Amino acid sequence: MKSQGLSKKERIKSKKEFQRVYSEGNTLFSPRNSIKAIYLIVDDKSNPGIRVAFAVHKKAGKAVWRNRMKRLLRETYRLNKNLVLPKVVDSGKRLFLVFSPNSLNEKDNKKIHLNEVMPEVLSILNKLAAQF
RNA sequence: AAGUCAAGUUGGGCAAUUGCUACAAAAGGUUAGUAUUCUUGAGUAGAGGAAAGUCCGAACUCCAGAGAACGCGGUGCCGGGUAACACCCGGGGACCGGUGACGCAAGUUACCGGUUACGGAAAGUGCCACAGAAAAUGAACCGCCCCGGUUUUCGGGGUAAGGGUGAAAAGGCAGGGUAAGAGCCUACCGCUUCUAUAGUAAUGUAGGAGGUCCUUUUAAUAAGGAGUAUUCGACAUGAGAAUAUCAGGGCAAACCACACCGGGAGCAAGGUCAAGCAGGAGGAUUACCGGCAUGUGCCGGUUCAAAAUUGUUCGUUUUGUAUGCCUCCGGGUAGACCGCUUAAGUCUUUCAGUAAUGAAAGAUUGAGAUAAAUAAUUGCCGUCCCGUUUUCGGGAUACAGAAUUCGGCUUAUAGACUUGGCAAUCAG
RNA sequence: GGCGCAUUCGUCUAGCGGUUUAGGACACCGCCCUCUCAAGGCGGAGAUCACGGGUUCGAAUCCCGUAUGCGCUA
Repeated sequence: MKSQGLSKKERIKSKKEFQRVYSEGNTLFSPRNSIKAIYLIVDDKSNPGIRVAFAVHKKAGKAVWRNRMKRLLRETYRLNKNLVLPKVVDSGKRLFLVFSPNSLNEKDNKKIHLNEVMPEVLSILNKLAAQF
């Protein structure tokens, strides 16, 4: 597996998995409340790993802005997933993870850049890594 | 060269690294195997003019349906284009603007440009607040005129020229006429209609006809009759009947009548395969003997199978479950696949047409995702702004993201380019 | 993705094209009542009828477009 890739198999795809994460998972917020992450840890020794998704609610902005937000979140996770992934695999568990913008929206932040999103996501990943 | 208006085109470029989606050469694992399946993956391709709003029109799919009508909805100057349209093109009318000419002026006319939901108000129904005498069965408040009483004033009648109200007041204006007035009469304009002509048509242009005549009444616009026109009737003619013979204000984005169009729902349409759960059918559940009982099971013995004990065998002990097991069936959930991108396609040339558009020939294949790819970072260049003014630094670079597919409309949009009109300024 | 509906004082709503720059209830403000509060009574303020065009003499109402909100649909 490539160290910086992010293929379809590492994504949450089905509606059932999403519903399980939203109903049973816990929520983490970034330092400036701009990003939130909902996560769920399950024992799965046969197939450990991380499954991730990026969701932006419709009131945050128009389609162009929502697409850009998801791409930035995905890019940040892709570059930094090795902070968490080896620990999760070693402990024999499976981690479901959904990233969403919390206070960010198109009205206040029309032109958003990667260096505004990166530190927020990094702090969330560090908090998660401390749990293994 | 700058300004403004209109029409059209375009919608930043190049490179590096790391990634994503689709197709996929090839390599490796699995295997009897170039089935299958898993891993890696060179290379190629990867948002728009509006992809948007979902406002119209279609293709396609399912449902309903002999056909037609009613109902409901839509469209509405004329002609053409189109698969179709509420779209497009051309023409006409109306309204608005600009320029020129004529004119003292109001205005008229020619050219250019723009806007236009622009059929019917004489089939019928309805509405027109307030004000005003009266808002439609054709009207008398003030005023004007006549008559009677009476001379402060009142009553009866005539009159739509003037005043006043209103968004809108009963064709306009001039002359004649009159007691005063009035299409009451006449000219011009308007309106209706006929003919000719241009045109496929809407419509334009030219010409004609239409505001009757007689009687009663002081006088008539009132009443009656005649003539004329149309329709019915009759048909060899004619008699006869009805309607009309210059208003009948506006509203149909009020109901409506007329002409034409439309069956309904929508790719989350619909189809194929199909775990699990539930349902139906069938089968197996060792064999034999004895007893009870006979729906079907239970008990005991021998045998059989599995497990435990033991190094192994014998032996011994336990178990042999029926709400469970196996096979098949139809419908079908999760899920997967098809629909899904070669089509009213795109580009070029020629021809036909004022144009929209059509025809022919040649070339070409340019996204196909599904919690949903088309990205991130950096460098250089282009455009714009600010500071500094060789240079350089900083910032900005619109509107906006495919979701079955097309044709339109509407809305959003920084900048750049092309063509034409207008105005008449600056420089040479 | 597709289909449908709505928008009127701070909130919930009524409203024949005209006497309506819009009525009512709750909430708000002032006064009365009460020892005080509540309840009750009287009075007041508060709406560019979501926005932009059009039809009409006249539009919250009819028509068209835009914006926002909501519902249905596997």
